[in-house]
Amino acid sequence: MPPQNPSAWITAADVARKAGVSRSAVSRTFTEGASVSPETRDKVQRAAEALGYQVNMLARGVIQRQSNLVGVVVKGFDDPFLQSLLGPITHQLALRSLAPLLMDASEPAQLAKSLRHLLQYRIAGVILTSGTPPIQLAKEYLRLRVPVAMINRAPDLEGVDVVNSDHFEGGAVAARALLASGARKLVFLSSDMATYSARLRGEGFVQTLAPAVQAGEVVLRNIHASGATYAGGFDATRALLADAQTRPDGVFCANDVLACGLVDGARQFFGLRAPEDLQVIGFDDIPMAGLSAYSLTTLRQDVNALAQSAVACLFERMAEPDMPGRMLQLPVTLVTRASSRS
Amino acid sequence: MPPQNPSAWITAADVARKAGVSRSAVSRTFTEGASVSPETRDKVQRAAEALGYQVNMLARGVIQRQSNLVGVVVKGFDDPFLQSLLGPITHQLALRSLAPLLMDASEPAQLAKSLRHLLQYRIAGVILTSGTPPIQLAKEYLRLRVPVAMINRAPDLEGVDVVNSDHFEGGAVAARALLASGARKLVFLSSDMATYSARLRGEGFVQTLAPAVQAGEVVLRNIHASGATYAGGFDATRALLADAQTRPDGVFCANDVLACGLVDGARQFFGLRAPEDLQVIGFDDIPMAGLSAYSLTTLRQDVNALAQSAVACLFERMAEPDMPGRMLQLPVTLVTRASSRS
DNA sequence: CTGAAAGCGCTTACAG
DNA sequence: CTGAAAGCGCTTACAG
Repeated sequence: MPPQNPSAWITAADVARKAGVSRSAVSRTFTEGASVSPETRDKVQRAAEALGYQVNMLARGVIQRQSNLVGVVVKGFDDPFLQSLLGPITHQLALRSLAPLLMDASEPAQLAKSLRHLLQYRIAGVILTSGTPPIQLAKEYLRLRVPVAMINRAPDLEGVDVVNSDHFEGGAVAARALLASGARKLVFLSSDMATYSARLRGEGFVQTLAPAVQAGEVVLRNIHASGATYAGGFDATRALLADAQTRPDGVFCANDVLACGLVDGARQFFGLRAPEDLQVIGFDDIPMAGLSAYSLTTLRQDVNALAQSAVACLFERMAEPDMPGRMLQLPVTLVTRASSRS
Repeated sequence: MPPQNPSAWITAADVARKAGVSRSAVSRTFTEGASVSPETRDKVQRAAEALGYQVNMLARGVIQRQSNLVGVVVKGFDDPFLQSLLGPITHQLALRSLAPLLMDASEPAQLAKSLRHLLQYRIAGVILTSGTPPIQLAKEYLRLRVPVAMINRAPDLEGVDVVNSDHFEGGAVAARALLASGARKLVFLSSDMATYSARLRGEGFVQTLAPAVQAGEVVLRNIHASGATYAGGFDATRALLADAQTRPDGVFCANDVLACGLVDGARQFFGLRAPEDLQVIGFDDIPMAGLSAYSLTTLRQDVNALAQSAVACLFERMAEPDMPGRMLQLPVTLVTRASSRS
C-alpha cells in the first residue's frame, strides 16, 4: 500500500521506482513514437495506473518550448454564429490532443495584453475568428512563429492560413433565388460597420444583380442598419418600409440575426409578412433561423467544416511553421424556408 | 542592437544580462509582492520591454506546482443559457489573471479522459456548469485538492462551492404571478430528464400552488417534454393543448427555450396565442426571450453575478483549499413581458 | 531498447 | 534588497 496522500501529485520518478525502470523509460512510454519495448511500456503503464500518474504538461512544455494549448480568440460571446463555432473548434482540437485557451477580444483596451497573455503559455497556435480586429497584433505571433489560422477574415496577412465560407457566392445565390421567385425591388441590408464577410456577401449579391439592374428590370438599394444585430434589423425596418412606394419585395440580409430583426420589425411596425409582402433571405443558418417563428431562408455556413479546416491548417503549420499561407474557401448551402418563395 | 531573432523567445537570463542584474532579480520583478528595489525593478522592466520578454508560465507552473489555468467544463455548446455564462466567466477569470481552459463534457465516453486531461495542466481550479454530470469524477479533483466550483448544481459534494440561482423562489414567483393574473388551469412543463435546477423550479411552483389546489380553486398538471429544448416545447403542445376541455390557461416552463417552443407550437398547431389564450412564463431570460416574436415573461438569472460568485469562491479556495464548501443562492427577477398578463 | 546526465526556464530558501 | 545555488518535473542527445 502506498503511503497516504504523499503529495497527491505523482511524478515520473515515482512511477519509475515502482516499475523498476529509469525515468527515461517512463518518459518514453508517454511520448508518442518513442522507442520503448512492449515489456517496459507495460510495466510502466501498470505502475502509472496504480499510482494515478498524469504527465505534467507544464514541465513537458518547458522542454519542448511549446504547450498543447491553442488560443481561441473571439470578439464577445454574444454572436450566435460565433457561439456555434466554439463547439466544433473545441472538438477538432481535442481530436489532436490540443485544448482551447479562450480569450475575449471585445475590449480593445485589454486586447494587446490578452494576446500577449496567450504567449506566456507558449501556445501551439492561435485561431482568430471573424470580428477580431488585431491585424497588427497578429504580426507578433508571426514574428514568434506561432501558427495562426483565421476563420472568415480577409487574407491580408502573409504566412497565416485563412478559412472562409464562400460569402461572395452566397450573395450570388441569394440574388438568383430572389430573382427567380419574382422579386424586383431588392435591398441588401448590412451593418454600417460591415465585416469583411458581410462586404463580400453584398458584393456577390450586387454584382449578380448588375445586369438586371442595368436593364432596368430590377431596382437595388443598399441599406445600413446600426449594427449587425437583431435590434439593428428591427430598427432598420422604419427606414426600409415606411415609404410604400419604394418598399422592397425582396431583402437579402448580411446575417440571420439582422434578418430576424427585420422580419419582426416588418410585422410589428407595418403588419408586413414574409414572404407574402416581402421575401427575406439571411446568412449563417443559426439555430434561430430554423424556428417556426422565423422559418428563415438562409445560406448555411458549415461550421463543422470551418472548424475542421482551420484546426487542420493550424496542425500542419505546427509541423512546418514557415509554409506559405493558404486560403480555403468553403461552399455555403441555400436552405429554403418559408420566408422566401421557391 | 540585439542579434537578429536569436531564438525569438527571450528568457529571464537574457533580461538579467541586459539589465545587469541576477536572474533572481528578474524573477522577483515579475512576481507579485516580491521584494525588489524600485531601481532594480525599473532596470529590469526596461530591459524586458526592449527585448519583448514574456514570463514563461509553463516554467513558473512547474515550480509552483500550479498554473493560472482554470478548467471550464460545459455540456455541449448549444444551450443558450450556458452560452451566456461563458463570457462573464471568462471576464471574471481574466480579472484575476486566470484563463479558461475549455472542456466539453457532452460525450460521456470521453469525459473521464477530458477531465484527466485538465489535470495534466495542473489547473488552478475547475468550474462545472449545470448539465455536467460527473459527480463521481469531481471527486478526483477533490482528492488532488484542486478547487471546484459549481454553478446551478445540487450541493451534493463536500468541499466544493456551489452557486445557484434561487430556482425554488423563481418557481414560487411564477406561481403567484399566474394566480394574480387570473390563471386557474395551470401546467408545469419540464423535460422528462429534468436537471436539478428544473426540479427546484417545479417544486417552488407546485408548493406555492398547493393551498389553492387543495381548496379546489386551481387545477395543476405536470407535463414532460422530450428534452428541455425548443423542439421539446414545440412538440409538447399536442399533448398539452389537444383537449380543449383540459387546456391550461397558464403554463410555467422550466426554461425559456421550452417556453418559446410552446408558444410557437400553440400558435402553429392550435392557433392559440399568449397571453390571450394561455399565459406563458419561462426561466433564464436568454436573448431569445426578449425578441418581439416571443416577448416572453420569464425569471431572469443574473449570469454576471453567477460568474462573479463562482470565480470569487474558486479564487478564495485556491488560497485555502480545505475550507468547508459553501452554498450561495442568488435571487432571480421576474421580467414581465407580453406573454403573460400583469 | 535502455539509463545516467545534462538541460529547459523558472522560483525560492539561503546567506549576505 | 540581492545573487549563487538548488531544485521543480520533465525530455533528449549520448553512450552503451
